[in-house]
Amino acid sequence: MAGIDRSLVRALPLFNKLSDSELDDLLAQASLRRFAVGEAVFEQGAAATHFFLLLHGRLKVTQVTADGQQIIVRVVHPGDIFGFAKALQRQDYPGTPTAAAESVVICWPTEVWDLFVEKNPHLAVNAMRTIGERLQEAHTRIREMATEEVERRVAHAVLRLIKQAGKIESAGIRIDFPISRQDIAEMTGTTLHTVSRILSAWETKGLVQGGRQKLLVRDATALRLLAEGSAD
Amino acid sequence: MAGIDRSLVRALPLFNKLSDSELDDLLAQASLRRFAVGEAVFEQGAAATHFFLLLHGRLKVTQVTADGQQIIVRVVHPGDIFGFAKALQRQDYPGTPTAAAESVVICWPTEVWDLFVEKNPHLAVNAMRTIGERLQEAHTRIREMATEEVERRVAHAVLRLIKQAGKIESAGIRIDFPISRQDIAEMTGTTLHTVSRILSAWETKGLVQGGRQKLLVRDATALRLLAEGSAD
DNA sequence: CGGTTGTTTGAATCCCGTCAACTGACGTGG
DNA sequence: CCACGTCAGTTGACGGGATTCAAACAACCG
Repeated sequence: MAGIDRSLVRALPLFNKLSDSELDDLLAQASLRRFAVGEAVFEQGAAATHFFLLLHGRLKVTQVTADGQQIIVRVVHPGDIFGFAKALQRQDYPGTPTAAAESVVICWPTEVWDLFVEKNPHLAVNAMRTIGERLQEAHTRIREMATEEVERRVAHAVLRLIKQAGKIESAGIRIDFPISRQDIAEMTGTTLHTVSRILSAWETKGLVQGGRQKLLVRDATALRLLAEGSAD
Repeated sequence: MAGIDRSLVRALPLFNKLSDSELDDLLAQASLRRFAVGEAVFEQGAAATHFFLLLHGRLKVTQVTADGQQIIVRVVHPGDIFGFAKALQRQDYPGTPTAAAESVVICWPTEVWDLFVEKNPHLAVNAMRTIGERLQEAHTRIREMATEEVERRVAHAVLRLIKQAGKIESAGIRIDFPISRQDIAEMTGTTLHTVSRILSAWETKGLVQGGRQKLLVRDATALRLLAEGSAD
């Protein structure tokens, strides 16, 4: 392991209170791994031996039910830490993160988490906030699934995606990684057929522009109106 | 404030690593409050000034949507801490905890959370685990709402309730606080009408026994089968 | 004993999932 | 470079589970 260059992570808010030498200490414990599209970083239910930071790419975290149905729990974006089950006193990973695009990940053994935290309490606070945000996100999704009809849920999901992974283009905002109708269906608790119908309808209304594993939002404001459920 | 007696909380796992004097120090900062049925401990969106521990009773945590629909995010049971938004770096409370039964709550100002944690790192670890569990619970619910039909979701909700608030009686396991069909509907993302129909059907099959704000599970095993979605 | 709150049940409606068939894009190998 | 298999997406028809609308009933409370 030739050591990970500090510059790769220096800009991350997670580390902005660390000195260069402290950061180097942490990186000395870490290793870098690369994942091709479709590869999993780890498997749901496996023993939690490492925790991770996504440097580059995009991961879809899925859970499968006993009867084989799959849902996407969340999407991991560059700069996010994930798989820190041990910090939550869990022995195994709750989901499976799969590379939606070519991805690069930093891995630390779970044993160094304590050191990780001790070196800089700021990291612990940060981790706490991260989990808090995720919990709130989860509650938001529960509320949406409970009270909103499919079209609004899809609208919310798409808005969330362009917020977290939106790349501005001349024609609108593009979701900056390959995403299928099936993926959106698994994020919103519906079927790819229904998602396809909805996106087609939006396309004829000029709200979005689709494509194979592609989605471009042309009118985010109108989408937002739809999501907030104002009159149709 | 006459001081809170140590014996009230001594048995809680949360505090089992604290010495009597440390515990007394913490309790000296706290105050005790009592809530009648229907009263709210705090309101969704209000500034987070305190965090809490439920000593006795039962709280339903609700969130309301912009258009006035309500869902029950979770139920707080005796011994649970809640409202520690500040620990997650949040300025306001995400939901409203309402007393479903006469309840007694210990309150600490948020400022003492740091002291709280510093006194015993074990508390921080414990809090982390608690949040981790809640996050996992939330994901489980999302998965259920996404993939399961209503009857199974209701079955899961009822099973969760008897696990967390079940009192064994000769005829079966009773949910030990007043809970309405409406409540169950808000926990499962459906309507009270549908819940009523489902519970009626279960009653004729001998699985449960209903009543006004009451529910007794007579055959938990059969319910579990239903929830796991084995043949119908 | 009215009024309020919670529950039950029926009938009509409709959203959405399922089933099914087809189209188009991509890439790989001959 | 074209043929073919695979994968992603589209679209229609149909059925059913769940919501909605509506009305009556039962339990609790002051």
